[in-house]
Formats: sequence, structure tokens, C-alpha cells
Amino acid sequence: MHVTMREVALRAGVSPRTVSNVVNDFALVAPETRARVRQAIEELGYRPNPIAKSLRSGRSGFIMLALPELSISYFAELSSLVIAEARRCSYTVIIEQTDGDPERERQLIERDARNPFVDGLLFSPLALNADQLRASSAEVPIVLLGEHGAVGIHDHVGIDNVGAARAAVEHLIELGRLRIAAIGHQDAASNETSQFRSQGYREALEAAGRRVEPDLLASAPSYHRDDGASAMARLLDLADPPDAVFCYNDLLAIGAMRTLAERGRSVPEDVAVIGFDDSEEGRYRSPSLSTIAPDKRAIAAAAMARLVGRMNGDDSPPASQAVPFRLEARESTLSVARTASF
Amino acid sequence: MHVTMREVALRAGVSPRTVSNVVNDFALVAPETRARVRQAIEELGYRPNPIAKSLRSGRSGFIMLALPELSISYFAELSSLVIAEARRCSYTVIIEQTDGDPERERQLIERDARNPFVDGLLFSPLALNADQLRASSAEVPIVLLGEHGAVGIHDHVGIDNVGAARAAVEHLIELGRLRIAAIGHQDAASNETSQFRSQGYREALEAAGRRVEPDLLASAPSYHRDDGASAMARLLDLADPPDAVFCYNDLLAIGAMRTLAERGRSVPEDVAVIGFDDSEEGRYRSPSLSTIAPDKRAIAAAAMARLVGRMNGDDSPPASQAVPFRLEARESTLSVARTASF
DNA sequence: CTGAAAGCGCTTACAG
DNA sequence: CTGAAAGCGCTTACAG
Repeated sequence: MHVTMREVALRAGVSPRTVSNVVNDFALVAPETRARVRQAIEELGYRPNPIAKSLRSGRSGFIMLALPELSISYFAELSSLVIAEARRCSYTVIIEQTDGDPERERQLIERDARNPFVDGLLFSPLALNADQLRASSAEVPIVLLGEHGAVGIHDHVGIDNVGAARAAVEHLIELGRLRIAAIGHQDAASNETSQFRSQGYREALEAAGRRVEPDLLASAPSYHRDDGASAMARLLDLADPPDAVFCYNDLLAIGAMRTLAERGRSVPEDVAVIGFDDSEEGRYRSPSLSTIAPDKRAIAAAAMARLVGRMNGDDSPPASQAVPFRLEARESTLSVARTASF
Repeated sequence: MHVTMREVALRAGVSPRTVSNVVNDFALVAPETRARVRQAIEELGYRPNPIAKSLRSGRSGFIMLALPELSISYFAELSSLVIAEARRCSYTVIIEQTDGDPERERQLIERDARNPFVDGLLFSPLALNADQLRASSAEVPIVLLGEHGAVGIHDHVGIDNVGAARAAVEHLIELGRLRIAAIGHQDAASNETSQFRSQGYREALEAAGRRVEPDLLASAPSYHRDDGASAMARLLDLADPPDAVFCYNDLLAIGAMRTLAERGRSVPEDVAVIGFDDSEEGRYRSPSLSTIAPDKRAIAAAAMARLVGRMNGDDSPPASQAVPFRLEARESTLSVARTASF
């Protein structure tokens, strides 16, 4: 159906081998041979068939980015950066959504990670824990995104979740808040991110000599806006409601703020709110949302660099790379006056 | 490197042909032959190589979704739906971001649409106009997303942009607003979406016997939050500022609302704001954002259905499919009291 | 119902 | 510097 390399070779009066050499900028092809081949390519409108190339070379030029959901803004923003970074490295990105479904996540490391169509896998697991991740029989390199306990088996790139959560809660403590709640806890031993953030929350409170009150640790089935809204509603219904809340992501925080607005509580006066992720959305709310800002660009860059290294044969032991984060204190925890320069 | 079909055939004592038949659920394979083959597959842990399959069959099972930017929430939400829908149709999605760059968009219809790796292309163009789109020498089916003038050459699925824009502005007129501005106009003849929305804006004003004031038609270089914020600032600096504004997408509206908050104007009392896209983000703001809500699920479903049809050989003439939209009147145009039931 | 054989369009040791 | 040839792992008319 297509013009083939053979036809180009025929027209240029050379062998396919030489055409291949020219197309791939290989070896020392005699300048005039190269010119002849180039012209034949031009005239025939030849385009190499990447599938045939993949079959022979064993590399497709595709990487898979697997994440819970693209409609969660953190993942959308991260994907955008990963795709741009991959492009820079001459890779094309296949996106897979797991919806945090354990079955789909298992398929990823068992099936997709052995699919010759993908040269590497960037995976942000939600449901699988360290042991399950460890069991992977992957044939392609995998770099995990986010923090996980799967140390020593796969590479991973992420921020220090415990430390970041601690920083968020310390910020609320420094502001003089007395009853600090958290939204986003999940019991399932599987979601390690939630575990780490809860741990940071506890550590910060304990370091300040505070009691951790189970009532104030609100769980959320998933990390969408409506989960935050209903969790906040439950917290407000407590006999002694919180005056500050640390949400495990920005969407939860935004849902919480919506509930606060509906109930006529003002932020930050009545309740200070801090999120996690530094989504664009939070930056533009009124009041703007204080948050933990992972360096997403650095995550995308480091993850791609690691993956590219692996795909090129680097077989050093799996490593964890911690990427920096910042605390972005904005209007939802500070008084409006203090950030008037926004 | 992998277990091959040939090895399975050897072990099962059949020819590769038969293994292929079993793997693809083809033809009438004798039950016991099938069982033998199945067992050999099991024992050897055989997995068909999809690249080899693609090379022979000419189909990869991949479609490409090309859009301006994943960090624009409308596209993130739409992508999420497209990926889910594609999965249902047994296709995997490759995502490409164009950043609205004409060169990249041209590459898409000239290079990617001839790449055997993709079976079909779902494309949301931003920079190319009808004529440029028409010039495509695609070898795979293309379905355009959004409304475009490229009627008759490619399929497309979208909402009636002119009608939707008109509905948004009529809504503001009905609320008694007198100076209605618009944010998002673009001069470049290329971005047809902007043209259509400006046209709807004008039509609504003219139908109500109003003058269209050039000062009130604010342009935006792109459709991000900060573009909306600065456009709103310019409008407020007018000698006679608007009391309502129709933004060409939700992000612009959210930027505009941020500026209004900073300048101490209340929404909707001082200025009513309506957006376009119905992003989750707008729904959760306070005040919640009135908007035009395209049926995104229907867009994703219709576009995939069309594309799948084409990939399966449907060669009926290119068609335009209009998907319904709703006007979502929320707090940013109505008084808060009226939507207390939120 | 199943086999032998060709071929999808490339790449790559092996020669020269 | 370039050619002839094998082969990546499948599918698919062609036979039987």
C-alpha cells in the first residue's frame, strides 16, 4: 500500500541496505550515493514504516503513562509535562487510565509491561502495594511515580510525602490553629500515598505535643471534589468542629471550601484550608488555596530521564529519587491582606 | 526473546496456522486441537506479539488523540472520556499535544495521519483553518472535534458554537444586563472556534436591538486563566465598564472572576459572568460558574463511533454531527438565593 | 478442519 | 562503502 524501501532502492540503483543506512543516518555512505537515495525518497514520497522497524529492532518509540484518572487535575498537569518531555526525548506517549482499579493496575505490570509495543512504563499506582508491585514480571523498564514502599525493586520518582504532609500541618500549627483536621485518609493498606500523608499529619501534631483525635481524621473514598465536600460537611457536624483542615489533595480542598462557603463559614477566618498538589485551579480560586507544591516539572523530567536511561540499557540498582516541594502559603490560610500582592 | 507462535505450534503438534486460529478465535478449530493448543500456550506462557500482528494485518489497535493541551481542563475531561470510550472499543489511545502550534498541527495531518502505527485520528485543531484541513493527505480516518468549517472533507463532531454562544449572551440579556462584554476573541482567521463564538455574541446582541461595542469585545491570546484575568482587568479599566461578561471558555471566566475579586467587585451583583465548557472546576467555585455545557460524553461516544465505523471501512460521505448542549445557569449569573439548593 | 509457504517492511551480521 | 540474505513474529490466500 505504501512506497517501500525496496522500491526506493530500485529507483536509486542501490540495495535496501543502503537506503536503510541513509534513512537512519548510519555509517559512512558515499555523499553522492546518499544524494541519489535522498532524491529517490523525495520523488517517491517514501516514508519508513515504523511498525516494520519496531518488529526488527525491538523498539517501538512508545512509552506508556498509566495513571488513575486524567480528570484529576494533578494528573492532567503532570501528563502534559510528561508528554512534552517525552517528545523532547523522541518518545510518544500512550495513556492508560486505571481508575485506581486493582485489576487494571495488575494488568499493567503483568500484561502491558510485557507488550512489545511499549518500550517503557511510567506508572502511578493507586491500588497496588509494595508487595504486589514487587511481584511484577515486567520485561520493560518501569518507573513509579509518587512515593511508594516498593523500594529496591523499581525505580521511583516522587516527593517526600511524609515530610510534605508534616510541613503542611506545621504551617497550620504555626498560624495558631488549635483543632486541625485532615481529609483524605484511606484505610485500605493498599494506597500508600494516603498512609504517608496521614503519617505526616500525625507526626506534626505529636511533635507539637498535640493529641491526634480520630474524629478529625476524615476519610475519603477517592480524591475528587465531592469527596472533599462531604468530608468537610461531616467535620462541621462534629460537636467541636475544626478550625483548620489539611486536605490530601487540592481537589479535596476545593470541595471542602465549597462546603464551607455553603455553610457560611469564611476561609481562612473560621477555617484555614491547605491542599496538596499546587493545581492551577487552586491558585485562581478566591480565596486562593494554600498548598504543597511538588515540582512537577522536575518529576516529569527525572522520571523520563530515568526511564530513558533504563531503556538504553542502564542496569544499575533501582533507585528512589526525591524531588523538591515547596509550601505555597496563600489566602486560604493567611489573611487576605498579606497576599494582596497576588 | 519471547515465546513464539512457532514454538507453541511445535509443542502442540500443529502448524502455526492453527495456533493463529485459536488465538484469534477463528474458524472451526476441532475442540480437542483447540484444547491442545490452549494448553501449550498456557505451559509456555505464550503471548502474541502485537507488533508482528500489526505488520501483517495493517492495523495497530491504536488511535491518536491530538489536542491543544491536556492542562486545559476541558481537554483533560474530554480525553478522560475518550480514553474510556476507546477502551470499550478495544482501542488504545496515543495522546499528542499541539499547543495550538500550526506547524505541529500540520505535521499531524501530514505525518501522523499516514503513520501505520495509528489506525485513526481524533483531532481537535486550533490553528488550522478549513482550507488547510482540507489539504490533508491522510491515509487513516480523521474525525475532527469541535466545530469547524471543514465541512465535506472530514467527519466532525461538536456542538453548535454559534448557537451556544448566542444562548449564553441571551441569558445575560434576559437577566437585564446592559453592557455585555465578551472575552476570548481572536483575530487570526485560523481559530474558527473563536470566530463562531464572537458571531454568536454579535447575533444575540443584534437580535436584541443592541449595538456591538468594539471596546467590549476583549481578545485573548490563548484560553488560560491568566488571559481571562488580564482581559477582565482591561475591561474594568474602561470608562464605562461592563456589567456582564461572556467568556469563551471556563478558564477565561475563572481568570476574570479572580480579577473581579481582587478589584472588590462582586459576582454576579456588579458583574455577571458566564463561561463555556462546563468544567468541574467552575461547578465548585464560589460563586459557582454559569456556563454552556456541551455533552462531553456524547462527543466522546459519537466521535469514537464515527472513527470506528471509518476504520472498519465505512466510506459514506463525511458528515457533521451536532451534539446537544445545555445552558447551566449558576450563581455567577443568578443571585445566590436562587441556587441555594446546590 | 489443518498444513506449507509466502510475505508484511524493515534491520543487521556476514562478506567483500 | 555496499550487497545478498536471513529473519523479526505474525497472517492469509492456496491447497487439500
